[in-house]
Amino acid sequence: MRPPYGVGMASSIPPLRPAIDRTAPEFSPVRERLWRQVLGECLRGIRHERGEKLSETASRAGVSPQYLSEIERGLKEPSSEMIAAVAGALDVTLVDLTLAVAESLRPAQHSVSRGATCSAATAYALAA
Amino acid sequence: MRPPYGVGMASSIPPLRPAIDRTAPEFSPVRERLWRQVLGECLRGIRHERGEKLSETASRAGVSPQYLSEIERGLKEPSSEMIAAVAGALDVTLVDLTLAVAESLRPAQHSVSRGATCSAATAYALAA
DNA sequence: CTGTCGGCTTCGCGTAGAGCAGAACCAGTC
DNA sequence: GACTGGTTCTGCTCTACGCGAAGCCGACAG
Repeated sequence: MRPPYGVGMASSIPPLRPAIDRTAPEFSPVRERLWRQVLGECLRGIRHERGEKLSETASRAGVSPQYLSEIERGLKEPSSEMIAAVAGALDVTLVDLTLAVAESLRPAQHSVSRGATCSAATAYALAA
Repeated sequence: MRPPYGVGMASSIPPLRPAIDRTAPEFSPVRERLWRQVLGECLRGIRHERGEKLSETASRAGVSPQYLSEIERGLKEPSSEMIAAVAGALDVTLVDLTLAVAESLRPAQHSVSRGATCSAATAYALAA
Protein backbone atom coordinates (compact mmCIF):
# COMPACT_ATOMS: atom_id res chain seq x y z
CA MET A 1 0.00 0.00 0.00
CA ARG A 2 1.21 3.49 -0.85
CA PRO A 3 1.98 5.88 1.95
CA PRO A 4 -0.96 8.16 2.70
CA TYR A 5 -0.95 11.61 1.23
CA GLY A 6 1.20 13.98 3.14
CA VAL A 7 3.51 11.45 4.67
CA GLY A 8 6.73 13.18 5.52
CA MET A 9 4.90 16.42 6.24
CA ALA A 10 2.96 17.55 9.23
CA SER A 11 -0.15 15.38 9.56
CA SER A 12 -2.54 18.33 9.27
CA ILE A 13 -3.93 17.24 5.90
CA PRO A 14 -6.45 14.43 6.30
CA PRO A 15 -6.72 11.87 3.47
CA LEU A 16 -9.63 12.51 1.13
CA ARG A 17 -10.85 9.02 1.74
CA PRO A 18 -9.94 7.70 5.17
CA ALA A 19 -7.56 4.78 4.99
CA ILE A 20 -9.36 1.62 5.91
CA ASP A 21 -8.37 0.33 9.32
CA ARG A 22 -7.73 -3.35 8.92
CA THR A 23 -7.00 -4.01 12.57
CA ALA A 24 -8.60 -7.27 13.46
CA PRO A 25 -11.40 -6.28 15.82
CA GLU A 26 -11.75 -9.60 17.54
CA PHE A 27 -8.92 -8.53 19.77
CA SER A 28 -10.73 -5.37 20.72
CA PRO A 29 -14.19 -6.15 22.07
CA VAL A 30 -14.93 -2.44 22.21
CA ARG A 31 -14.65 -2.23 18.43
CA GLU A 32 -17.80 -3.25 16.63
CA ARG A 33 -17.22 -5.77 13.92
CA LEU A 34 -17.52 -4.67 10.34
CA TRP A 35 -19.63 -6.26 7.69
CA ARG A 36 -16.75 -7.46 5.58
CA GLN A 37 -15.14 -9.18 8.52
CA VAL A 38 -18.22 -11.11 9.46
CA LEU A 39 -18.91 -11.90 5.83
CA GLY A 40 -15.43 -13.31 5.49
CA GLU A 41 -15.80 -15.46 8.58
CA CYS A 42 -19.07 -16.83 7.28
CA LEU A 43 -17.62 -17.62 3.90
CA ARG A 44 -14.67 -19.45 5.45
CA GLY A 45 -16.97 -21.27 7.85
CA ILE A 46 -19.21 -22.46 5.05
CA ARG A 47 -16.23 -23.48 2.96
CA HIS A 48 -14.79 -25.53 5.80
CA GLU A 49 -18.09 -27.21 6.43
CA ARG A 50 -18.18 -28.18 2.80
CA GLY A 51 -14.67 -29.56 3.11
CA GLU A 52 -13.55 -27.33 0.30
CA LYS A 53 -10.09 -26.02 -0.30
CA LEU A 54 -9.57 -22.34 -0.76
CA SER A 55 -8.11 -22.85 -4.22
CA GLU A 56 -11.10 -24.92 -5.37
CA THR A 57 -13.68 -22.41 -4.27
CA ALA A 58 -11.65 -19.55 -5.68
CA SER A 59 -11.32 -21.25 -9.02
CA ARG A 60 -15.03 -21.95 -9.25
CA ALA A 61 -15.84 -18.42 -8.25
CA GLY A 62 -13.48 -17.08 -10.85
CA VAL A 63 -11.22 -15.25 -8.39
CA SER A 64 -7.64 -15.80 -7.36
CA PRO A 65 -6.92 -17.86 -4.25
CA GLN A 66 -4.96 -14.97 -2.81
CA TYR A 67 -7.93 -12.74 -3.12
CA LEU A 68 -10.36 -15.21 -1.62
CA SER A 69 -8.00 -15.61 1.30
CA GLU A 70 -8.09 -11.88 1.86
CA ILE A 71 -11.87 -11.75 1.52
CA GLU A 72 -12.26 -14.51 4.08
CA ARG A 73 -10.05 -12.64 6.54
CA GLY A 74 -12.01 -9.46 6.07
CA LEU A 75 -9.07 -7.65 4.57
CA LYS A 76 -10.78 -6.69 1.35
CA GLU A 77 -14.14 -5.25 0.46
CA PRO A 78 -15.46 -7.50 -2.27
CA SER A 79 -17.86 -6.12 -4.83
CA SER A 80 -21.41 -7.40 -4.86
CA GLU A 81 -20.64 -9.38 -7.98
CA MET A 82 -17.74 -11.05 -6.21
CA ILE A 83 -19.88 -11.88 -3.22
CA ALA A 84 -22.42 -13.45 -5.54
CA ALA A 85 -19.73 -15.41 -7.35
CA VAL A 86 -18.20 -16.82 -4.18
CA ALA A 87 -21.61 -17.65 -2.75
CA GLY A 88 -22.45 -19.45 -5.97
CA ALA A 89 -19.18 -21.35 -5.83
CA LEU A 90 -20.09 -22.48 -2.32
CA ASP A 91 -23.58 -23.42 -3.46
CA VAL A 92 -25.18 -21.10 -0.95
CA THR A 93 -27.75 -18.47 -1.81
CA LEU A 94 -27.17 -14.82 -1.17
CA VAL A 95 -30.19 -14.93 1.15
CA ASP A 96 -28.74 -17.65 3.33
CA LEU A 97 -25.33 -16.07 3.31
CA THR A 98 -26.79 -12.75 4.38
CA LEU A 99 -28.78 -14.48 7.11
CA ALA A 100 -25.64 -16.18 8.33
CA VAL A 101 -23.89 -12.83 8.49
CA ALA A 102 -26.80 -11.34 10.41
CA GLU A 103 -26.84 -14.21 12.87
CA SER A 104 -23.13 -13.89 13.39
CA LEU A 105 -23.49 -10.16 13.97
CA ARG A 106 -25.92 -10.63 16.83
CA PRO A 107 -24.54 -9.33 20.12
CA ALA A 108 -25.35 -12.61 21.85
CA GLN A 109 -22.71 -14.27 19.69
CA HIS A 110 -19.99 -12.15 21.19
CA SER A 111 -19.83 -14.31 24.27
CA VAL A 112 -19.25 -17.42 22.18
CA SER A 113 -15.71 -18.76 21.86
CA ARG A 114 -13.65 -16.98 19.26
CA GLY A 115 -13.17 -19.94 17.02
CA ALA A 116 -16.80 -20.22 16.00
CA THR A 117 -18.07 -16.74 15.47
CA CYS A 118 -19.93 -17.46 12.28
CA SER A 119 -23.16 -19.31 12.59
CA ALA A 120 -23.01 -21.11 9.31
CA ALA A 121 -25.37 -23.81 10.51
CA THR A 122 -28.35 -21.84 9.24
CA ALA A 123 -26.82 -21.29 5.86
CA TYR A 124 -25.68 -24.86 5.68
CA ALA A 125 -28.97 -26.40 6.62
CA LEU A 126 -30.91 -24.28 4.18
CA ALA A 127 -28.53 -24.91 1.34
CA ALA A 128 -28.32 -28.65 1.91
CA MET B 1 -14.33 7.81 -14.38
CA ARG B 2 -11.28 7.46 -16.54
CA PRO B 3 -11.55 5.64 -19.82
CA PRO B 4 -10.45 2.04 -19.49
CA TYR B 5 -6.94 1.16 -20.48
CA GLY B 6 -6.53 0.83 -24.17
CA VAL B 7 -9.39 3.07 -25.20
CA GLY B 8 -8.73 4.38 -28.65
CA MET B 9 -7.00 1.15 -29.58
CA ALA B 10 -8.46 -2.17 -30.58
CA SER B 11 -10.41 -3.56 -27.66
CA SER B 12 -8.24 -6.69 -27.45
CA ILE B 13 -6.74 -5.72 -24.10
CA PRO B 14 -9.12 -6.60 -21.29
CA PRO B 15 -9.14 -4.36 -18.22
CA LEU B 16 -7.07 -5.70 -15.38
CA ARG B 17 -10.05 -5.52 -13.09
CA PRO B 18 -13.40 -6.09 -14.78
CA ALA B 19 -15.50 -2.96 -14.91
CA ILE B 20 -18.57 -3.19 -12.70
CA ASP B 21 -21.82 -3.51 -14.63
CA ARG B 22 -24.21 -0.99 -13.22
CA THR B 23 -27.20 -1.92 -15.36
CA ALA B 24 -30.25 -1.69 -13.19
CA PRO B 25 -31.48 -5.28 -12.86
CA GLU B 26 -35.05 -4.47 -11.97
CA PHE B 27 -35.70 -4.20 -15.67
CA SER B 28 -34.25 -7.61 -16.27
CA PRO B 29 -35.96 -10.20 -14.11
CA VAL B 30 -33.48 -12.82 -15.31
CA ARG B 31 -30.68 -10.92 -13.58
CA GLU B 32 -30.36 -11.70 -9.91
CA ARG B 33 -30.25 -8.69 -7.69
CA LEU B 34 -26.95 -7.71 -6.22
CA TRP B 35 -26.23 -7.09 -2.59
CA ARG B 36 -25.55 -3.40 -3.01
CA GLN B 37 -28.83 -2.84 -4.76
CA VAL B 38 -30.88 -4.51 -2.09
CA LEU B 39 -28.87 -2.78 0.59
CA GLY B 40 -29.60 0.54 -1.01
CA GLU B 41 -33.31 -0.15 -1.23
CA CYS B 42 -33.38 -1.11 2.41
CA LEU B 43 -31.53 1.99 3.47
CA ARG B 44 -33.92 4.19 1.51
CA GLY B 45 -36.90 2.30 2.86
CA ILE B 46 -35.77 2.74 6.43
CA ARG B 47 -35.00 6.40 5.83
CA HIS B 48 -38.46 7.02 4.41
CA GLU B 49 -40.10 5.24 7.31
CA ARG B 50 -38.17 7.49 9.64
CA GLY B 51 -39.38 10.50 7.66
CA GLU B 52 -35.82 11.57 7.13
CA LYS B 53 -34.45 13.64 4.31
CA LEU B 54 -31.54 12.34 2.33
CA SER B 55 -29.45 15.37 3.20
CA GLU B 56 -30.10 14.94 6.95
CA THR B 57 -29.12 11.30 7.00
CA ALA B 58 -26.09 11.95 4.83
CA SER B 59 -24.93 14.74 7.11
CA ARG B 60 -25.30 12.61 10.22
CA ALA B 61 -23.53 9.71 8.58
CA GLY B 62 -20.74 11.99 7.49
CA VAL B 63 -21.17 11.37 3.76
CA SER B 64 -22.19 13.64 0.93
CA PRO B 65 -25.85 13.70 -0.19
CA GLN B 66 -24.82 12.83 -3.72
CA TYR B 67 -23.03 9.78 -2.49
CA LEU B 68 -25.84 8.61 -0.26
CA SER B 69 -28.18 8.97 -3.22
CA GLU B 70 -25.91 6.73 -5.22
CA ILE B 71 -25.64 4.21 -2.41
CA GLU B 72 -29.41 4.05 -2.06
CA ARG B 73 -29.79 3.43 -5.78
CA GLY B 74 -27.23 0.65 -5.67
CA LEU B 75 -24.83 2.53 -7.90
CA LYS B 76 -21.89 2.47 -5.53
CA GLU B 77 -20.30 -0.16 -3.39
CA PRO B 78 -19.97 1.42 0.04
CA SER B 79 -17.24 0.27 2.36
CA SER B 80 -18.20 -1.54 5.53
CA GLU B 81 -17.37 1.55 7.51
CA MET B 82 -19.74 3.58 5.37
CA ILE B 83 -22.47 1.03 5.81
CA ALA B 84 -21.98 1.20 9.56
CA ALA B 85 -22.05 4.99 9.50
CA VAL B 86 -25.26 5.19 7.50
CA ALA B 87 -26.89 2.54 9.65
CA GLY B 88 -25.88 4.48 12.73
CA ALA B 89 -27.30 7.67 11.25
CA LEU B 90 -30.58 5.85 10.70
CA ASP B 91 -30.47 4.46 14.24
CA VAL B 92 -30.61 0.89 12.98
CA THR B 93 -28.19 -1.82 13.96
CA LEU B 94 -26.07 -3.62 11.44
CA VAL B 95 -27.82 -6.82 12.50
CA ASP B 96 -31.26 -5.50 11.70
CA LEU B 97 -30.10 -3.91 8.50
CA THR B 98 -28.54 -7.17 7.37
CA LEU B 99 -31.72 -9.01 8.28
CA ALA B 100 -33.75 -6.54 6.27
CA VAL B 101 -31.47 -7.12 3.29
CA ALA B 102 -31.84 -10.87 3.68
CA GLU B 103 -35.62 -10.62 3.89
CA SER B 104 -35.70 -8.46 0.83
CA LEU B 105 -33.51 -10.91 -1.03
CA ARG B 106 -35.90 -13.78 -0.50
CA PRO B 107 -37.33 -15.09 -3.76
CA ALA B 108 -40.87 -14.78 -2.46
CA GLN B 109 -40.43 -11.02 -2.51
CA HIS B 110 -39.90 -10.98 -6.23
CA SER B 111 -43.61 -11.21 -6.91
CA VAL B 112 -44.27 -8.14 -4.77
CA SER B 113 -44.80 -4.85 -6.52
CA ARG B 114 -41.61 -3.09 -7.46
CA GLY B 115 -42.17 -0.13 -5.21
CA ALA B 116 -41.89 -2.05 -1.96
CA THR B 117 -39.09 -4.49 -2.43
CA CYS B 118 -37.40 -3.86 0.87
CA SER B 119 -39.01 -5.33 3.91
CA ALA B 120 -37.90 -2.72 6.36
CA ALA B 121 -40.65 -3.55 8.80
CA THR B 122 -38.40 -6.05 10.55
CA ALA B 123 -35.60 -3.59 10.89
CA TYR B 124 -37.97 -0.84 11.95
CA ALA B 125 -39.73 -2.89 14.57
CA LEU B 126 -36.53 -4.15 16.09
CA ALA B 127 -34.91 -0.76 16.16
CA ALA B 128 -37.97 1.00 17.60
C1' DC C 1 19.02 -34.11 7.89
C1' DT C 2 17.08 -32.41 2.91
C1' DG C 3 13.59 -32.01 -0.44
C1' DT C 4 8.86 -31.94 -1.95
C1' DC C 5 4.09 -31.04 -1.65
C1' DG C 6 -0.26 -28.96 -0.30
C1' DG C 7 -2.70 -25.18 1.57
C1' DC C 8 -2.73 -20.69 2.65
C1' DT C 9 -0.64 -16.03 3.20
C1' DT C 10 2.25 -11.93 2.04
C1' DC C 11 4.10 -8.55 -1.03
C1' DG C 12 3.99 -5.24 -4.55
C1' DC C 13 1.75 -3.29 -8.49
C1' DG C 14 -1.51 -1.15 -12.18
C1' DT C 15 -5.64 0.87 -12.45
C1' DA C 16 -10.73 0.77 -11.36
C1' DG C 17 -13.65 3.05 -8.75
C1' DA C 18 -14.72 5.09 -4.04
C1' DG C 19 -16.12 9.33 -2.39
C1' DC C 20 -16.40 14.08 -3.01
C1' DA C 21 -17.33 19.19 -4.60
C1' DG C 22 -19.54 22.11 -7.64
C1' DA C 23 -22.95 22.85 -10.84
C1' DA C 24 -26.98 21.84 -13.29
C1' DC C 25 -31.29 19.48 -13.83
C1' DC C 26 -35.96 17.55 -12.53
C1' DA C 27 -40.38 17.24 -10.16
C1' DG C 28 -43.50 18.87 -6.86
C1' DT C 29 -45.46 22.62 -4.05
C1' DC C 30 -46.91 27.29 -3.00
C1' DG D 1 -41.98 33.07 -10.36
C1' DA D 2 -39.35 30.94 -5.77
C1' DC D 3 -38.33 27.12 -2.93
C1' DT D 4 -37.40 22.28 -1.52
C1' DG D 5 -35.69 17.65 -2.00
C1' DG D 6 -33.46 14.63 -4.74
C1' DT D 7 -30.89 13.26 -8.87
C1' DT D 8 -27.51 13.60 -12.55
C1' DC D 9 -23.36 15.19 -14.51
C1' DT D 10 -18.56 16.31 -14.59
C1' DG D 11 -14.14 16.08 -13.05
C1' DC D 12 -10.94 15.24 -9.48
C1' DT D 13 -7.78 12.80 -5.99
C1' DC D 14 -5.94 8.82 -4.46
C1' DT D 15 -7.32 4.62 -1.96
C1' DA D 16 -7.72 -0.04 -2.38
C1' DC D 17 -9.40 -3.83 -5.51
C1' DG D 18 -7.85 -7.91 -7.62
C1' DC D 19 -3.99 -10.43 -9.10
C1' DG D 20 0.87 -12.46 -10.26
C1' DA D 21 4.83 -13.77 -8.00
C1' DA D 22 6.89 -15.24 -4.10
C1' DG D 23 6.92 -16.75 0.64
C1' DC D 24 5.55 -19.39 4.88
C1' DC D 25 4.26 -23.45 7.41
C1' DG D 26 3.16 -28.10 8.42
C1' DA D 27 3.30 -32.81 6.92
C1' DC D 28 5.60 -36.44 4.78
C1' DA D 29 9.18 -39.36 2.36
C1' DG D 30 13.85 -40.76 1.68
